[in-house]
Amino acid sequence: MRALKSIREFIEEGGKLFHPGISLDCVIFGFHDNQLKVLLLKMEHTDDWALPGGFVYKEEDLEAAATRVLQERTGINNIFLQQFHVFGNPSRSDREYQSNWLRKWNIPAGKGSWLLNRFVTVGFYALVEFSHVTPTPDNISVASEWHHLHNIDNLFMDHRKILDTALETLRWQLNHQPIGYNLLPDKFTMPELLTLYETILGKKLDRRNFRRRMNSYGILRKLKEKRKGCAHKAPYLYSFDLRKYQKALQEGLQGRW
Amino acid sequence: MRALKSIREFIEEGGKLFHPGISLDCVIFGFHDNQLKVLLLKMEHTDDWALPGGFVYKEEDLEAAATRVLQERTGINNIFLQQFHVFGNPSRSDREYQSNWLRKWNIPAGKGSWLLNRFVTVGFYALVEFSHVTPTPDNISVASEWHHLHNIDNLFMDHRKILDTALETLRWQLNHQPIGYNLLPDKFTMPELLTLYETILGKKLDRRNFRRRMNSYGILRKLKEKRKGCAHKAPYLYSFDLRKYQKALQEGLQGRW
DNA sequence: TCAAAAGTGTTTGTGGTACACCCATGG
DNA sequence: CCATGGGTGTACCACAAACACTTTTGA
Repeated sequence: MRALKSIREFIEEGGKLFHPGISLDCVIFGFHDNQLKVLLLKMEHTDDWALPGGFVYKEEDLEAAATRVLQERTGINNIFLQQFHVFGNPSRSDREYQSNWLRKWNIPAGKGSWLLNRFVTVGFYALVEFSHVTPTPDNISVASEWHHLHNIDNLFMDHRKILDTALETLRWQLNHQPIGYNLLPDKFTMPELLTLYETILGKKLDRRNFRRRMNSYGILRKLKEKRKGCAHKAPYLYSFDLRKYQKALQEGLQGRW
Repeated sequence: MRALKSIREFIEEGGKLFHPGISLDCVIFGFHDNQLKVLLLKMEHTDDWALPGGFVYKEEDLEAAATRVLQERTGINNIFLQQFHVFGNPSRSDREYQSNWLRKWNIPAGKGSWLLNRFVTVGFYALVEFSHVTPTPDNISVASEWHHLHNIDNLFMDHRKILDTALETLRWQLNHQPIGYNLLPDKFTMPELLTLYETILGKKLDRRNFRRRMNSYGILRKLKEKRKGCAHKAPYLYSFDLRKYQKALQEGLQGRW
């Protein structure tokens, strides 16, 4: 498996190197400033933004391809990553855009024609710790930035739908698996965890009942330190008990919010 | 979109007609004789059985392709059908088998070569009413039969894994969405519904608590008739309240077993 | 010293679990 | 008339929801 250096090489050689007809798109969630963020790539010559995506090499595992894309766009290796849906509508591809794009690069008709085909795309969603990410655009985009979840416009093709489906899946997961390890720093406070949940769910929760529920899962370790510097009473710091966290991930939590 | 009549045509023209690199496989669940069944196709010249599968036409929607395959293999139109996972391991394809198979049909190297490629397959699972199904083999298999879920051997390639994953998903769904409308006849008894649940979950449930729980969902209509002919006390018949059933399908049930 | 946020505790009601009991039917 | 399975009801306990109170901090 070789790296593709230039755009031109990507376009001209892609047809030989990639598994045909399939792409993948990643919805990368991060949490910062008490807000849920999504990593998006700015496309050239338009106001459109796109989800980080990519193709699968001919002998590459699908999940490995997603991991690779995530690594390239964020710099992070061990990422929580999960496929959630396949988008296989034939009209999802924007072939006019694609052919314009090829024209712009003066690619001979034959070479880049693989890009003109319809693609079935597999949607993945990832949870990452905001501060560990180095947003990096790919070779066909001009910028990579975090966007506030509720402030996203002009998404490319059907990426709006992919994003919405990912969010739905994330909310679903909240009821059945522990969430937080991948989104929060190593040490965090109970109110911060609460805010994370409230942000994902889009509604207020009772902080006291939330605390009890969280504790009952047995995946938290209360530390002796407190968060300093903030106004008002200093909250205790917590960390996840990774052994129990992993176990809960596999077995599921059961419960509802 | 045209029908492919013969195997030869399928092999020789498939490369032009189908979306490349993608296939789909269906796990079709039925319920009969108080047992959970899966529809399998017998392959030629081996003891192997395979999940009903197929390919996606170039301009065909993915879900539509799955619906089409289901229709062809069962004769049923309105089927509960849901994608549950993409299997994208490059080593999942059995290329030796495939090339032997091509040799057997004396297909010139070029024509059938699309079949020698790796395929990423999308797994769908379906719930069907057993008695409505007419098992029909496809043009590359010799028989189509229902198999008892716990009595399945010799599955082709990674179809064992696909089946297991489907069952896992079905059990998962049981906790969050109503099940039964697609698996049971229009009129059924509470003990029958109970047995269905027990079969899927693989464990015994308390019939009295089960009844209460089911009633609390509000998706059942108790009829005035009773099932006759069986020994012992005659049980009441029920049917699903479709409006409320559909609503519960969308909104989810919440709860655990 | 006061507002705002964090930590701890209490009450109440719903619903899950584990049962006991009666009813109907065929042998 | 009795074994077997179907239908109805109840006691108990856990847990979730709603809410009150105390503690700590910075301005």
